[in-house]
Amino acid sequence: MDNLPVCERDVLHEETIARVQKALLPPETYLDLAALFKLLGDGTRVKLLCALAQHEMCVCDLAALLGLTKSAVSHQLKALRLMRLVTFRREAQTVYYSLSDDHVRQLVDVGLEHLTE
Amino acid sequence: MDNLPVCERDVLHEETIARVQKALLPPETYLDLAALFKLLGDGTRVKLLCALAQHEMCVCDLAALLGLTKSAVSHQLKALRLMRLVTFRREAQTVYYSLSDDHVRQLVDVGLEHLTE
DNA sequence: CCTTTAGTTGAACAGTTGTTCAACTAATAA
DNA sequence: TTATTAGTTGAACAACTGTTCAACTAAAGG
Repeated sequence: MDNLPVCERDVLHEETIARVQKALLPPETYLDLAALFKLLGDGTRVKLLCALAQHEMCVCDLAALLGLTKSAVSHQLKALRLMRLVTFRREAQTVYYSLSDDHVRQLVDVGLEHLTE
Repeated sequence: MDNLPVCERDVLHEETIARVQKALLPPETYLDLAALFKLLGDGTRVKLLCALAQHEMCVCDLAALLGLTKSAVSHQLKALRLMRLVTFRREAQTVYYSLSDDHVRQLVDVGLEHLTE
């Protein structure tokens, strides 16, 4: 980043840039936001979340429902767990997953609204 | 997909699976949803969208604000345009971008809520 | 006409990501 | 103990993605 990666000559609207700059949140916040949305940005994970929005399910159920291996499902559930989108409870050998809170449902609702408008 | 990618022996909760199966939307809907969230799942694009949520801006402004080349910004704006998240208007040589509607703001709000709960 | 500036576009390359496979742990039952 | 089933995990590999670079178009001014 030695040569300027910005506009070569002049910034067009310095006042706007300064105003927006001040309104922006800390950079890491956007990375956190992006990491959250990235989890929803995959067909398998969206299906998993929407399935769990209907009912708690075990890994085996989810694998059967989506036509995936248990391994693939478990990998994705782990990612969703780390972002606190899903929780689980163990009952004997079976692990039941469910949505952590209502945020996923809200995000999906707004997303669907955008798609169908 | 010749050998079953599902649970080898038995499905644990057939009734739950059947019930959730019925409640699920068509598969392409989840792919569309994932494609939408995928656009929000990148630090650069989230910043672009949050900047545009404050004020309409031209490509040069956005590049200066985020420390990126105009090319990189333009590529990302095109992706956002294709998903109808942003629109633009041309004024002489300058192209001003802005949010298409309020859905991005809603999604970001819910996302932030999840992160800070 | 030619020059300049804003923006777009396609190819290429590095970095990331999702699935598979094999090996593993946890819990139950014989 | 051994066997069985549910689930997890790390490595590997193919597929995908974001940026850069160079070449391009669009509009304005001389």
